[in-house]
This record gives sequence, structure tokens and C-alpha cells, in this order.
Amino acid sequence: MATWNINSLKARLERLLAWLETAAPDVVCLQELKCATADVPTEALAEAGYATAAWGTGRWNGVAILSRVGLEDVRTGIAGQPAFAEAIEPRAISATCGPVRVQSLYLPNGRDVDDPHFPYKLAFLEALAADVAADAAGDLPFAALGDYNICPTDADIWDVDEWPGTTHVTAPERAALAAVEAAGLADVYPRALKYDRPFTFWDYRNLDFPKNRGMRIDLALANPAFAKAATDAYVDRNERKGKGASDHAPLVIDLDL
DNA sequence: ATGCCGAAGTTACTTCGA
Repeated sequence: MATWNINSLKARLERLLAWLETAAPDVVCLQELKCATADVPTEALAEAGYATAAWGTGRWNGVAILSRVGLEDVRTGIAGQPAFAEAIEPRAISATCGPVRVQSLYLPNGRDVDDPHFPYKLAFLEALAADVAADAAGDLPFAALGDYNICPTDADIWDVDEWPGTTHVTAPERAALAAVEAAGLADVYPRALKYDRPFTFWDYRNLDFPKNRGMRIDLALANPAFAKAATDAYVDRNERKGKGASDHAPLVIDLDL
């Protein structure tokens, strides 16, 4: 099982297909497709062995679930999902893949604490907390995976004092995230493949990746049945290397089900 | 080696991301 903000499905397709072959995940949650549903390369993914459920509207946002173990009961969006600029954005999709149910999430960035995008982010999290409650309490292994655009603690950013903006680390965002977890989901904390902290995002600018100026903002929030089945979790930082990389690395979770 | 931002709509520049 994996979650990965690929920052454009079209631009990342070759790397995605190569990664699917080497990492061989059964289920992958993708975010930031940056293409419309009709433009999702479902045939190429099918040739790689994966069924695809996707929701995208164009150049921004977009989420998908890839699965080679079944893909049933697909649902787009979340209950009570708030709109932004009068649009319901493609930021959530969920499906049952064999023995697990997963939700692929791309939370709003927030932009700035004074920007309308910030209360939108908090409202989205509030709706999410209610949306996941039933699955969180259920017996079926369930996880809400994706780019939450929040560092849960100060340890989840290279240096909180250097963070030039104010979003991603504020108390209201962390409280809203805690409310999602309070619905019955636990943060599946991954191990780092290098250095001591499992960052999942490094900005393209300022040599942030070579200097390991990263953030852990891609999370897997799991219900007890899912968390109990997790035997390992890590961030595949090798996928952040080289030309044509996404600015996020995949978060991979091994499950024994 | 991990290397100084990238994607996409539109067409020279803009918006967005975290």
C-alpha cells in the first residue's frame, strides 16, 4: 500500500510506471493528478496491472486510487465537502480494494493564514473528521491516506523557525488534524531510509532535497484494524532523486492481511 | 552522489504549490 503526491500524472507517468514495477504495491493512492478524469491514462495503468479510479477536473488538484487487488464501491468527495470559489474540488476519492478500504486525500494548502484558503482548509478537515468516523469505527481495515499539508509536530519539519510562511504548522491546523485522528485513526509513522526523520516533501527550490530541508505532510491515518495489520512503513526517498521527480516521495506501508 | 523549481494553460507570462 502506498500514497504519493505525484505532482502531475501526465508528467510523472513514466516514473510512476517504473516505480509500480519495482515497488510492486497492491494499492496506490495518488494526489495532484493535474489532469481531468477523461485524460487519466487508464490503459497504460491497466497494462501495468492496475485498475484505476480517478477524479480530476484539470490543471489543479485531482486524486486517484490504483489497485491490482480489486476496486469496488468508489466514492468521490467527502460528506459535506466545502466549496472553494464556488467549486467542489477533486480532493478525495475512496474505494474498497480487496481486504481494505482506502481514501486518497489532497487537503487544501491554506496558502496563508489571512487567505480565504486557510478557513477552507480547516473546514475541509472538519468535514473529513465526520466523514471518516464510520469507517474508523468499523471492523474493515481502513486508512485515509494522502497529502494533508500539515506537519503534525515541530519534528515534522526541518526547522520550524526557518519556515517562512505560517501555514502547515499552526495550532488550528494541528487541532483540526487531531480531530480527524480523534474519530479513531492513528498516524502510521514511517521509518526514514536516510537521516533520522521521515520527511515526505522537499521543495524543488534552494537545494532543499540535498540539504534535507523537508517536511512530513503525507500521512496514513489508520483505524485499529489497519494499524494492527501494518508490519512496516517507510518513505521511499529514492523516488525524490534525479530529473523529473515529484517534489513528494511515496509513503509505503506493508500490511499482513 | 541528492544539485540551485516545476507544471500547465496559453504563447511570454501567469498561477499555484508548501
